[in-house]
Amino acid sequence: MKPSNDISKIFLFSGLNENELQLIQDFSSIKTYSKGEIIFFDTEPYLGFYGVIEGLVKIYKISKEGREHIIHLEYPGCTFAEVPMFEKYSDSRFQELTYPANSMAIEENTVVIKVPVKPFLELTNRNTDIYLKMLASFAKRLRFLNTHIEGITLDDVTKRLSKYLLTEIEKEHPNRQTIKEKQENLIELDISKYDLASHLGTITETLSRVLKKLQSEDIIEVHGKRIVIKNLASLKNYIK
Amino acid sequence: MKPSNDISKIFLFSGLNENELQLIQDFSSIKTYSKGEIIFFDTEPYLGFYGVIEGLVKIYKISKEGREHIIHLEYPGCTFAEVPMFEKYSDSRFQELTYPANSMAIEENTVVIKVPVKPFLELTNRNTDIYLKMLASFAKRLRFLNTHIEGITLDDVTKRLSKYLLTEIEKEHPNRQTIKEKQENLIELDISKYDLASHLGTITETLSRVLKKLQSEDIIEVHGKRIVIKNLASLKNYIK
DNA sequence: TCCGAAATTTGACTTAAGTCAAACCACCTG
DNA sequence: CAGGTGGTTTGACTTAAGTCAAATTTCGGA
Repeated sequence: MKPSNDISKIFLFSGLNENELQLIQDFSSIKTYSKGEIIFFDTEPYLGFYGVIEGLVKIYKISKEGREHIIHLEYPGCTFAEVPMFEKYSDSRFQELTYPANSMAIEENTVVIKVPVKPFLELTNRNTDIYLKMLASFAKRLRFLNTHIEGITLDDVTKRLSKYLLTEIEKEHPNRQTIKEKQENLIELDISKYDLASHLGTITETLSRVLKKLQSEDIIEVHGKRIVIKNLASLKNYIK
Repeated sequence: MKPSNDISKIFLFSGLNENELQLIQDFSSIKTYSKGEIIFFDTEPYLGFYGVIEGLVKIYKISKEGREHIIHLEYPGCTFAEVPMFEKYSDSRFQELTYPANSMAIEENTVVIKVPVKPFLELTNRNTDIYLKMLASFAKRLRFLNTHIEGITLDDVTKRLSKYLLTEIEKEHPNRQTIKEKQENLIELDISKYDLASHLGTITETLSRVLKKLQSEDIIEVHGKRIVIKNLASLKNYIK
């Protein structure tokens, strides 16, 4: 299996020409990570931002007691760890910048490009397309985090899981008219149940229990990572 | 008390000239809100972003049961509700945009400018200073939300409060060398205890109890909104 | 195919913090 | 100054979900 190095897939770079893409590739580094391999820790000095070419990356925090919370997941086409690039612009006190969170590959053969800041900013200086694309990415993530915070502070775990499952169904059906309430919808989780629980702000035991509850109510049917939504209307009732 | 309408205080506008500032003021509206007055709800269609000229604004979510969570607070100089401005750039499915959260003035005479998107984007089209300032603001808020999520998912309430108090001390002493561990530091809360609890992801009863606990350990002394930090080292121990 | 390790489920128990209600305090207005 | 209202504190009780441990299942490699 030959790792991909096609960086044109990355949204941020989608408006750049072949020459610019080649330049970025020249001063950047593309690396393949195994499942479970750390990309960076939040204690490390900031060197550059990343883009996902293949695979899946979790952005997470760890507590002193070893508890974990996954803040967001990044898919192919997405960039992450861009925040520090712009922090010196607003912070009058210069201090060494660090990554905002930890980052780990959660799929085998996760291919990631690491883009050092300085040459990138020089190459894209005054490039409003890049700025707007970054603003769009930041806006999207801010909206997501807003919703995420709402969930973990104001929803119980059943509601959080139900919202997650409904979002997954929508991903499979971008056009809402193809979702039928009366028919079964199949979801194949693309992350482990451990990671799902971590992302939902809970632990595997609780996730297991809530899945079982929904199954006992004949709303869903769980087969490992495959979840059949048998009663969409009832699931929707849990998010009201 | 004559309300201020000096929009040059707003960081985003700080690089604009007098003519541009006047143009913005002409197509925008400046309004004074009373304490407790709603600026917008998250169900409303998006019309424009806001800047705080005077006062204090909370950005919050409400649950069906009436519970509230304050996601962030906005002070004079800050802008908020900019996110939807950039969402159409990344979202291929057009749908009506809404505000990402609710917004309320939490000080009397809160003066706010509401900037409609379209004329603003036309005026600042290709203005890389504006883009970079917005990127800086977004970056700052993303860093803040990362930390905020870490707190509410991985810290107990005592740790959250301790971190908050320490942050407040740092605000009073931007230069860290002026903070003395052996001397008393005084904090004057600029928000109600209800809002502080809501922001810390808890309720007033719990906040009260944790404040009392820290007081019983002689770490702090509480006089309404004035909190004397008597033992900074012990307070720091709670955040390790 | 089988075995071992890791992931997940299940059960029992505990706990941080939320709910509810009442008492108390602070502030503002007449 | 007094009274009323809203904010806050306190006490008793409850609960959602976390901790811990063991049982079961799944998955990957030999």
